[in-house]
Amino acid sequence: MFVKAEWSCNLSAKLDLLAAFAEIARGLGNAHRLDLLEHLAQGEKGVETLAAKSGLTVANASQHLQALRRVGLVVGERRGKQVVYRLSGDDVLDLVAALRTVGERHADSVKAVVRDYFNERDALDAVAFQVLEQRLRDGLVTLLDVRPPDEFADGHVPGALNIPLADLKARLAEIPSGAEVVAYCRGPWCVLAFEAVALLRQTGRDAKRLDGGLPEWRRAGRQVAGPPAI
Amino acid sequence: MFVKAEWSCNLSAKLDLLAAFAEIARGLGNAHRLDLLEHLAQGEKGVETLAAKSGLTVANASQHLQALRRVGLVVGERRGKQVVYRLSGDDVLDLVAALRTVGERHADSVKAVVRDYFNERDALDAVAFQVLEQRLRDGLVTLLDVRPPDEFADGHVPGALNIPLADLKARLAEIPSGAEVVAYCRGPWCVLAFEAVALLRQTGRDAKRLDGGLPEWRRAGRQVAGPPAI
DNA sequence: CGAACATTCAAGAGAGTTCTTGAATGTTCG
DNA sequence: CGAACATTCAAGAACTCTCTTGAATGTTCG
Repeated sequence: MFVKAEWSCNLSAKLDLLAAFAEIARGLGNAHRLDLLEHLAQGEKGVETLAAKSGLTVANASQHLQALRRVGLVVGERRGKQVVYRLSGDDVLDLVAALRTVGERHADSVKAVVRDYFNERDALDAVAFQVLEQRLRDGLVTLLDVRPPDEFADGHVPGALNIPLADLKARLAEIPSGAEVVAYCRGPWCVLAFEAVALLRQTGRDAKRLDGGLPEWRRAGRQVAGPPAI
Repeated sequence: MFVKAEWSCNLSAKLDLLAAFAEIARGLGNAHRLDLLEHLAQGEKGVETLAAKSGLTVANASQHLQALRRVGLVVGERRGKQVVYRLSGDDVLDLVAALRTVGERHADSVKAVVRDYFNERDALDAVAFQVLEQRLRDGLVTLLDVRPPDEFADGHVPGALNIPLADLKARLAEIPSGAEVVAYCRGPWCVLAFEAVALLRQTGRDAKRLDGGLPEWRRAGRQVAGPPAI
């Protein structure tokens, strides 16, 4: 079969444009950078904080942040001695969410990781925002924020109880017994909530993950308690 | 400032998961692959067709398609002698759309390309689907599909007139005079419609781009004429 | 000003990506 | 079966990405 070439027209304009979009995609094309974006989705942060939270050296985190800034996914602002980074807009959250949707639906590698590391039932058995709100109103549920206290302080779902995952074992007594527990953390794939649910179930509690973390809650236009608004 | 490391928990699970998503992002991270996705958004196609349409060698196109298939963005199916590829789902269109949104809003490089190659006014001055539908009903507008005939045959907006960009100069007489002309092609950034509008304006017509191509029209749940539905 | 601090720059080793070329595989048709 | 066809594989050159290390830059505070 012979097919005539059809790219007679302004090919370089098109390729330049697509190359610009491709550059943005490559900005997302690294696990550490996706991790940094998840942390930045909780709120703006300095380089050293981000490096510590994502387990990178400061120099390396700085380079990744500059890569993200170069393609416009984050913006950095000098504030005194520090440079504070934040997401450049809500559309970045939408982009990462779209990436996750495709990944969940299609990529075998994602399915394999979920199967290997998480209980597959836990992954599917997440509570939607609307359901949570209904049960919170009815007092049927304890909402647990398992992120570190600094992120909790920067903003959290109203009514949530903050017990970081690291302390959860020691502070089980603080969780009212009887009611169902719903845990959330940084996002739909943040491991903190997965592990919290696993631990709570081991101790005989009725625990579920919230389907989405604080950034998704905020993005859905819900009220956020605690911080000065962005 | 000293920040305690916080990644005590199941770090590798998280990084594996993020790496899987990053791999998908890298799948989008190449201009030729984005081009291939745009062509596939028009409808399923064989390797040789795609290679011709995007100006790649067959071997190279095959490799890019396999890269896309590896990360689950497209699926390929052997059909007799040919292997026919198609997008793996509508969420892929949503992902590319999200990428475009971020690019348009944030990336300087995108703005630079638009400024250099296109008339900035043309880029902004696009007609929304709803506006088009209203004017089509009122008979105030001629809708022009400037894609090659094979893609038109695979599906087009009902009522559109097909004049490929390459033939447009020679076939100007076929376009009813008086009415405004709205041109569309493969997507919001497909150059065909940009160039058609530029050409039509040079000849004194009142021409505008449609804000989105056939894939976006289809994705918005509108009726598509011509083909067997996907 | 000089010390302390937060971040960035620069260079280099190692790994991954992309394109080209030519050969190999799998499918159909005479 | 063998020829023709469509696609994929394999290998290599050029290029880009990532992480590490140590030095350089810019900012504040005493």
